[in-house]
Amino acid sequence: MSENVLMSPEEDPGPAPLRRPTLSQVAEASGVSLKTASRVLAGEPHVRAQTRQRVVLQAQRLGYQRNSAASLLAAGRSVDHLGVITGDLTNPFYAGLTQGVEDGLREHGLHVSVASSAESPDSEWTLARGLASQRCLAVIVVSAMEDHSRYVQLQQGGTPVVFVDRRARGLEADSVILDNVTGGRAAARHLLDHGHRRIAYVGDYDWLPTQRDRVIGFGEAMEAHGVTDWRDLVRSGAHDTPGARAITAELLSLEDPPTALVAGNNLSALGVSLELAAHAASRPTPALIGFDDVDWAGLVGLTVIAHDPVEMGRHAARLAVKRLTDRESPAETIVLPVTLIARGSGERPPSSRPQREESP
Amino acid sequence: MSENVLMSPEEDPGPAPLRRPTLSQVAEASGVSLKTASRVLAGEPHVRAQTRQRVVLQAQRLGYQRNSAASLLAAGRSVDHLGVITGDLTNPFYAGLTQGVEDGLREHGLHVSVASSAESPDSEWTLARGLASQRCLAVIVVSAMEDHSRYVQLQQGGTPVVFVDRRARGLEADSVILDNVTGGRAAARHLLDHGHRRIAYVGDYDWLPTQRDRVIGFGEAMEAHGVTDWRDLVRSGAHDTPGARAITAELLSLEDPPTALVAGNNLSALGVSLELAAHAASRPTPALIGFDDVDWAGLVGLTVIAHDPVEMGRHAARLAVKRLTDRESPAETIVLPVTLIARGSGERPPSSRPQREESP
DNA sequence: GTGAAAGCGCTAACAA
DNA sequence: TTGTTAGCGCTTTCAC
Repeated sequence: MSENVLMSPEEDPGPAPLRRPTLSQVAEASGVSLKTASRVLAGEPHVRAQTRQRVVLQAQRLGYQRNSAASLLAAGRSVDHLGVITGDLTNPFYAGLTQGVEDGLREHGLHVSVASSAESPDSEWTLARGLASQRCLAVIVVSAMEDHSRYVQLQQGGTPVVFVDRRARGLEADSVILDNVTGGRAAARHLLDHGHRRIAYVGDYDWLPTQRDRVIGFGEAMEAHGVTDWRDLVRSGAHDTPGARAITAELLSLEDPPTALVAGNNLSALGVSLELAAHAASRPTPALIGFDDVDWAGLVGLTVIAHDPVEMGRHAARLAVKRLTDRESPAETIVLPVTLIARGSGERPPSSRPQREESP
Repeated sequence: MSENVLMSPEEDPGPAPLRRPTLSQVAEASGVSLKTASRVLAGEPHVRAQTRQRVVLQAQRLGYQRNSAASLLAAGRSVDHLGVITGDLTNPFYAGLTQGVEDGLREHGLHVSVASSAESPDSEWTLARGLASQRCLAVIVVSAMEDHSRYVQLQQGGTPVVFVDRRARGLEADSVILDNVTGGRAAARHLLDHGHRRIAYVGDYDWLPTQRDRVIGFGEAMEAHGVTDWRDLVRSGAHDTPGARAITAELLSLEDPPTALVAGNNLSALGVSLELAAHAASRPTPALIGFDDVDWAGLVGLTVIAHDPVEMGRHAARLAVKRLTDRESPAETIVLPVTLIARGSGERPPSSRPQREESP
């Protein structure tokens, strides 16, 4: 494990191991006792202005930085961070989740340390271990792994793990997930009810449990309505906007293209929308239902399967905090509801004409 | 300062001060030495499986949690977090910024601890002090204060502060900001070039330097084109979508309404767009330029003054890291460029007809 | 594979 | 207002 700071690689550490200056060095340099220096640099009162100034000056000169670990230890407090691992805060879903965790932790005086895995199981594991190894009381993770049995290592080391959005598999651990099956079913039903039969599903990565569950619900509803060849129009791998766009283009170019689409997540909803907009001039616009209530949904009239990422984060925080004091009770799984919000795009009938009347 | 954890308020601490179990207690309970327990719970090798199991069991039974502060201290490492204070991660701009900071810090083995001020100077200060008082090596803040002289306290305590998006005022400190004046000027010019004269500015809070600078640039361009009454159409206070919507409605109801609008930030761009869409049926759609390159801009053809929040975060991280080793050099201010991206909404001429031909 | 001793750098009590 | 003395709970030698 590397010293966490800051010697440029080209610069030789030199003879002196270049330890950071300590409080006692500052104290010595300023000709005061350790305690006085401590008082000054901890912002405590009861120090003569003159003395204070002298200490501040020396601290600056030496480039002093408080060793927070020592400070916390001596003060009898513990580190008060929980780690949150998501794909990338650039995705509003993850950002909302993280905000929710922070909200939920604040009342307990706990803080959140963020880390992005970029959906790589390897980075995720590195981050999780790094967070757990010291630094964090618990880890909350949107996992990119299919199996979570390795996480038992963290649990054994005394670090509780809470899985969000994607439930724990191969491990006894708390989870907060969405009711994805119901969501998929609701989307399909809604479109079926509006007369569609050829409904495509533009899905996320195949290995994602969220993706799988949504497709399961989707399929159930299709079968229930007597549509048996629904699998032909199910696609996966669209985790981002360009990916979804490409898949949509492929679907629209089919001989018998879908009259409706379901987008598997927030980013793919944008990709599908973009592609539909590009095609709007030349053909009837298919109906569309997205997952996640994106902020622009109201603007373009996007019907969505909505849920509340912030709320999800709050739940995760709650579970994590609970687990901090109670390691015994069995793992809990919270399933959050989803709601269909109709805004127009999901109510277009199969024969729908393009939005803009530019067709011949 | 409160013990940071977790006795439900109703539960009496009881006679025993209820200190968390320590490693030596676990060791004793499992009949091994302190060191062996340490090895097990730190995941080190060289422990017989049987012994390991015994320790893990006792740790679980006692509800042991590692004291990370002690662990870090003994290992000679320091806490490796920088604090990032923004308004709220729910705002994609702040989320992007935070992601950028994380990116920039990763290569240094540093981590980010997030905190949301909800744009309240009081919360911000509480958070900043909490972060700095121990826990964090430096603080990166999108400040909701007009004056930052209080932050000198953190600096003196050895915690560098970097200001992002809103530059340090009343304090010598590093800052990363956008070229807001140029941005405002570019927006106005672009609209003027497309024949507009009555251009409204739907701005953020009045006290925000970003807001002020954007309006300054905006005004300069207007004056340069001989429009002197531009102030009549400048509004402020639209920090969120509903606020922007209300202001837009007010502007559109004017006797001589604007033929073009500039939205002061990402959220207000959405608000303005929503209101324009609602009015599209009844009157010509004004031109619109937004600040911030929102993800849905491509979908609705929104012309924007773009910049890169992630990049901004990276710069902030760089400055903070630099300041960790070099407290001496003068404060630095990085001004990041903005770019106008034309997508249609900003190129509508003053006489533009509504998008959807539903008018009588 | 396991253990004993010696601190890590700081703050809390107390004393002066 | 300032200084002295003990640790905080853990990891690190180095011995066994």
